[in-house]
Amino acid sequence: MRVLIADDHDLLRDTLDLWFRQEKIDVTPARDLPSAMLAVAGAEAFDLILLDYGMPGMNGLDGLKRALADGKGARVALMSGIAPRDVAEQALEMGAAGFLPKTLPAKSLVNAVRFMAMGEQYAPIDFMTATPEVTPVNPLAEKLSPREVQVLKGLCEGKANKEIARDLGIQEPTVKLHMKTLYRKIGAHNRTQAAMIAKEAGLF
Amino acid sequence: MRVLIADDHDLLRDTLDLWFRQEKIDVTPARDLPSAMLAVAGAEAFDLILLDYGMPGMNGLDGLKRALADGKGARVALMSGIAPRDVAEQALEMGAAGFLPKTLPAKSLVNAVRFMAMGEQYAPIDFMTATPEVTPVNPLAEKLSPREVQVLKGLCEGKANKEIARDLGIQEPTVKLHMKTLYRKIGAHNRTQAAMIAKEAGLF
DNA sequence: TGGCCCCCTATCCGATCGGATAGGGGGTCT
DNA sequence: AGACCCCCTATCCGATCGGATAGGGGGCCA
Repeated sequence: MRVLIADDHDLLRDTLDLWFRQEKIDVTPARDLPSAMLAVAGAEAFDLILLDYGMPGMNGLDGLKRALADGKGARVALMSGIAPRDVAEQALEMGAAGFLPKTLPAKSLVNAVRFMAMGEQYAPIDFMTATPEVTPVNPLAEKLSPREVQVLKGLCEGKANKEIARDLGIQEPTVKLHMKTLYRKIGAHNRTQAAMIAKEAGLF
Repeated sequence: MRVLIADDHDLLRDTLDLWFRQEKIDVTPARDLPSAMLAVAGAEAFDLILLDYGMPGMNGLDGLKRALADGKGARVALMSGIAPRDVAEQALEMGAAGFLPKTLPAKSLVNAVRFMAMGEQYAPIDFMTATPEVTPVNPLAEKLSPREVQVLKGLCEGKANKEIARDLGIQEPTVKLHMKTLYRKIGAHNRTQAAMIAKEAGLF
């Protein structure tokens, strides 16, 4: 089995290399997305490509998309130590073979790699079922600045601009500004539409 | 690898038996929980025990609990064609090795079994991330007159009073009147709250 | 027949909203 | 050092909303 590991953390890359070698898995390392794609282009197809979510060249899920497109049919999985749950979900929806938090024990990681190479989709249960209460980020919220999310939340509670301003400790004109910009970002024409869009997206 | 399959559907049991045999997995069948536990007690430890959620003797998750307690340390997974997501989550929290919907392709099922036997926890991503669509029935619409419901519907689509009036072929002041009365009826202070309440109630 | 409910229309007013415009301050990149 | 983004504040204006008030018309029922 041939696996490509792309991660800008040398230590992690070397550790995985070691583990996989013990498991008789052939490893090709890379330290960023461009060199990873070069390695893919310049060798016969890999069984699995492991991409670090945060390494140079990834630019969020764009890198995943490119790897899926140019991966010569190889299965592509995402690794991350910090990415929230919805990133994992999006990745899986986009066709990723799996999502590996870096909190995973090395042994489980090897198992997961074998599992994914068999054509299955992998994601750790506890990570995926973790309540998004702590990280309520979703595809919609990603386009908004933190402040705009707060304002949108107040809006969804039916508050007036003035109330929202008071609750956030800022002035009303500022709230109105955030409103205007977040309308544009989510494609709403008025506050009610904005609230419905947020609700529809499962936000709040 | 030794696996025990407990399911009261003969056809399914036989099918799994066949598949596992091809994969060089040793299968012991059972048609209900008591006989499954007998098989466990009367043989050396299994690598994995597959329990049907709906078979005789299970009594919901009690059967899982018993199997986990008396399974001689074997890993125990749940199978079901009908169980909702929360059952799967509970099972995993109780220490089940995994949850297998019967919609799973046989090949994936075999992979999952191997995966679980390696000590990992398995559940299909799409099944676990599917939102359990709860439909809280609404005593809300009953309190409103037909016209008010129509107006509320327009409101939920983010329309302005003027638009709603045009769509319904009435004048704007009338729409505003309906708005005011329906606010009172459903306990909203402004249109956004009204829209959220309607949405929350599952209307539209 | 009067009472009640729903539907419709209208005018007026203060509050709020939506948007434009014009600033200043801080942070992070290159 | 600029470029850029996010955050904050401010003023002005027209549009809209929320609500009060005052009507008219129809149907249903005791």
